[in-house]
Order: sequence, then structure tokens, then C-alpha cells
Amino acid sequence: MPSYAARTAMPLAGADAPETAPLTQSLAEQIAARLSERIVAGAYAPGQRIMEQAIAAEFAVSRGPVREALRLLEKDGLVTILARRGAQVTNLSIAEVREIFDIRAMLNGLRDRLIAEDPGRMRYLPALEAEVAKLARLARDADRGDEYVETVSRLNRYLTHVASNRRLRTILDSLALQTLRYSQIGLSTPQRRRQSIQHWQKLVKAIRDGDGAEAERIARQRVQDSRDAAIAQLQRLATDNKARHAA
Amino acid sequence: MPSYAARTAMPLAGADAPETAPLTQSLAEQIAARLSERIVAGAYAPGQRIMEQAIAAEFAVSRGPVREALRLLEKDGLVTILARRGAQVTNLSIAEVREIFDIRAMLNGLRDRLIAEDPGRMRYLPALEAEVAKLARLARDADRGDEYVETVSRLNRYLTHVASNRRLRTILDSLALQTLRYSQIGLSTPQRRRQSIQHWQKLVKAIRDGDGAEAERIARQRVQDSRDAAIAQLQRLATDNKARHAA
DNA sequence: TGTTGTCAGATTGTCAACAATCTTCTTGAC
DNA sequence: GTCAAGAAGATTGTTGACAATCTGACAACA
Repeated sequence: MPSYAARTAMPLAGADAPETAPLTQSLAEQIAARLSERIVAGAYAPGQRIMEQAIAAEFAVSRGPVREALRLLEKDGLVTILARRGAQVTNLSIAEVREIFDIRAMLNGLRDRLIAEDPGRMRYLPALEAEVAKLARLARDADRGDEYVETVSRLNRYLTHVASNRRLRTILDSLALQTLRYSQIGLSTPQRRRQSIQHWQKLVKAIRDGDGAEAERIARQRVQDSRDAAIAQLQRLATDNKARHAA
Repeated sequence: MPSYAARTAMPLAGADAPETAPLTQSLAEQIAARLSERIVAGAYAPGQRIMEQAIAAEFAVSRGPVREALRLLEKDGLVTILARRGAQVTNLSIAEVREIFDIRAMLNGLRDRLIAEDPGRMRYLPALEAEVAKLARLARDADRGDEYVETVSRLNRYLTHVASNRRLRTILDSLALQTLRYSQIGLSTPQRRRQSIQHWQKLVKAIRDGDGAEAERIARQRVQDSRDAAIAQLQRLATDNKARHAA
């Protein structure tokens, strides 16, 4: 979770992070959190400019905190800041989406390998297995795709939360945020979800067995699969747009 | 290279990045670059507080740009900012150093695999081979350890530069900056350098052969080796300190 | 002796105004 | 009709001052 996001307790069981959670958020962090929601939700179009004065007026603050909020969002790749031209919502090319998924594949592999090799992993295995069992139930029901996606997302956040120290978590959270819009494409059909559940089951088994190499291999394959699904979808969209433009 | 660092031409041959290089750096970027040098060089001790007013006075600017510069440094992990308590030079625990090297191992693996699988890789192979040949010469001379370290560092920057799109480059540059102090430990003896040169030779061969999996494996192993050397050294230092403290 | 309350100084968070730069629209020439 | 030059407006970069909060020391109390 980015630092400006309000900290919420992890939904799955497990020891909470003993981190220094600030009790009060600065204005900049609050504004960053609000803008982040909008960008991820698509309320601002990719490429759209975000102007300091307008945001400052909307939230009734001066430009200082807004300026800082935009810097925070840039850190997560949600906006791009150009010198003397301000911030605009990051517009990812297909190549960039691919690159982000490639990085996520490697780092999710590392994450799950570290979990599988953690001597204390039995602490959170029950929660993991319960969640995967829930996934299996959802996968059998073609109508509950949204719930499936939500559960996978929560599972992923949980793994990132328990596995990694601060730095890996920061990077993974940031990358996940940037590709949120695309990640669910790989789970959009019942068939894909049945393939996905097999990955998760094998992953939990590898973690239980302490097989780090296998956990890494599965995690990597899983992200690469969703990468391919996302890219195929984006390419379809691009050609559609081009055709519509030509017409 | 972080965005606030002055952009210098890549020392090895190759097409330069067609990036939007700002012609003038903002005050914040200039200050960030200066502070970055000091931190990496060790002029500020880890854990030391950096106060906005003092820096502002030193560079004869207001606190605004200094504040922003500290945010830039935080993005690279060089300083840690706590709410209402300001910035301090990041103090990496041994566990954190290990984690950063783990992440670098994965992403260097990705980087070199992408290079090996790039159809246009022949463009920069001659430069790579020349540089590795230079390394081989330096490795035979026990007295030229510093030159060896410098060449390895340049080679690494070059690979990061040619291989990756912006996002992978950003992450790798940032992580390399944070572990600059420790990376050279793995090359500190003639024996270690002889082992290192073998890695580099195998890597270039794998790239030439287009063997992405092999390139990834070698790169990963190389970073893991320097990780182990760095951690062993840090643990020696820690126990030494403890002994001195007890005495 | 150890704990708690309070105070002054130090430091960060925020604001509003000014300066520097960029964008866009208009005007004019070819 | 197309392109270039210039001016007006919009936008970001920077500044100095004020407000809110934190830190450390000292005193009062159990």
C-alpha cells in the first residue's frame, strides 16, 4: 500500500506490521490518496493534465500540498511530471504495460520463494489455504467473477504483506497499483479462472512443502499469464480504436 | 540514473536515450543531486538528520526546493522522511541490504534476459565484448582493483541503459545507488575478481548466443555472490562494533 | 527515585504572492 | 491556404512569513 493510502488492517489473519503508522495524515497525503482513487478508477483519462491550481481550489488548500501530492503520485507512476509543464495522468503504452508485468513476474517470484523458504510460514498457511478454498468454490460459479477477482487481489496483497520487508512491498504495491486496470483481464472468463485456481493450489502446496524454487516458478508463470491476457486485450482495443478512427 | 542527476552521455558506444532531457534543472533537482553525492560518499552519517532550514541556508534558497529535494531523495531510498520529524539519512539494516540485493538479483536477471532475447542486440555486443576484454586485463593485475570496480560499474550502467525501458531502469538505478557502498565488497580481492570475470565472460557469450535463460541465470548468480560478500562483511563489522562497544 | 506536567525553542506544515516560463491565439506575410 | 512571429493568458517555480507540532529540559508530585 502506498504511504499516502489510509492504512487499513489486513483482511486475512496474521500478525500486523509493526510499522510507524502516522496518526494524522498531512494534507498532501490526503490529497494524494483521493487523486489516486480517481486515477485508478478511471475518473481522469490517461494523458489528462492535472493542474495544481484547480486541485487546490477543489480541496480548498494552497498549491503547496497539492504540489507535494503530485510528487507522491509520480513516485507510484500514476502521474508523470514534466518540468514546467506540470503533471498528467500517466498513459502507459502497451510496451510499458508489458514491462511492468515482467517486473511483477520476477518480484512476485521472489516474494513467493521467500515465503516458501520462511521457517515461520506455518503461521499464515491456514489463512492462505482457507482463501484458496474459497477461490475454488468461486471458480465453479461462472457468475461470481467479480468476487473471484476481489479475492485474488486480497490474496495477493496478503502475500505481499507477510512476505516481504518494506522495500519489496513498496515496489510491488506500486506496480500493482499501476496495472490494477489490467490485472483482472486474465480472470475474465470462467475458463481462465479455472486455470488460475490451479496455479493458486499448486502455489500453496509449494509453500507448505517449503519448495522455494517451485513457488517462484508458479508465481512467475501466473503473472506472465495475466500479462499475456492483458496485452492481447490491449492490442484488440488498439486495433478497434484505429478502425473506428479510420471510419 | 535518478532524474535529479545531471545527465551524462553513456561512456560506452550506443544510441543515446531519446528522452525528454530537461535543459535546465530545477533548484530542487540540483540540491537533490548535491545531497545525493554527499550521502553516497558518506559525508552524512546514516541516521543523521537533515534539516530543511540548514540546507536552505547553505544553498541560499528558500525551504521549498529543499523540501522537494528531500522528497526526491526519499524516492531513491537515500533518506527516510517521518511525519513532522523531517528527513534523516537512511540507515539500512543488514536484512534490508540483503533484501535490496535480492531484488537486484531478480531484476538484473530480467534485464540481461531481455538483452539476450533482443533481436537488435548485435548493435551493442562489440562494445560489451571490448569492455569485458578490458576487465580480463584488469583482473590479471592485483593492483588495479579500483579500475576493475569502476569498469564493472560502468558496464552495469550500460547494460541497464540499453536493455530496459524507463521503468526497469528507474528501479535498477535507484537500487544500485542505495547499495553502492556495498557492491564493491564482492570485488575486493584478486581472487574474487577472477571469479567475477568468468561471470562476465559467460554472460556476454549467453547474450551473443541469444540464450535468455542462461543470461538470466548468470546475472542472478553474480548479484547473489556480491550480496553474500557484502553481508558477510557487514556482519563482521557489526560484531566488531559490538566487541568494541563492550570493551 | 521515578513519573508526570509544563514550558520554551526548534522544526515541519501550510499559505499567499511574485517571478519565470510555457501555451495558445491572433496577426501578418508569402 | 500555410507558416512564422509576437503578445496575452495560463501555469509552474520560488519565496518569506505564519501556524501547528514535536523535542528536550526542568520542576512538581507521588
